Amino acid sequence: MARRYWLMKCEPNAYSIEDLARDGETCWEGVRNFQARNFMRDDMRVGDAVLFYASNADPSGVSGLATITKAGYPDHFAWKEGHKYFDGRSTKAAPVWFMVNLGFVEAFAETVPLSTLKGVKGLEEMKVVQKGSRLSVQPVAKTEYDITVRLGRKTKKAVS
DNA sequence: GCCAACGTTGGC
DNA sequence: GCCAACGTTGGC
Repeated sequence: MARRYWLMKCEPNAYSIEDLARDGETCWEGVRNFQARNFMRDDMRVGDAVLFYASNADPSGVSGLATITKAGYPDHFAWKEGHKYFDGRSTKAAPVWFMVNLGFVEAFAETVPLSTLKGVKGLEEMKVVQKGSRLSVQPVAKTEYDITVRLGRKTKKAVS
């Protein structure tokens, strides 16, 4: 299976690309949406490339790159009673929720804002630019990934 | 902080 | 299995 490409959202107050740069690797717990779960559980493979997206940010947009370092496995936070991510429907015998691990790859010097992505040729079909797109884990086409990476590195060059 | 868009739940 | 109500996401 060829390498796949993804976009994963997170609010920077919760976890940012800088946090990932510091940690090197993190587990992506707390996804409680079935579509997003299915992607993590069924389709993500070690080595897949990830656009790290900062939501509810100023500006919101792609802030860097990551890679999958561990494929889908049960989200054990769902089993922790009293935990924010606890969900009694999920058991060790039949886990409902899954997570992956993300490894740090690169932080863009500046976030590529959503408003920029919306105006770029070739990204018209990208899920994140569609109106009302709330899915926190989305597949991304290779061409969309490549275009976004180029935009992110352009900002880096402009700064240096 | 507002609110539109969406996913999920639950009554029937 | 429909659909209204509700809660959440996330841009602005």
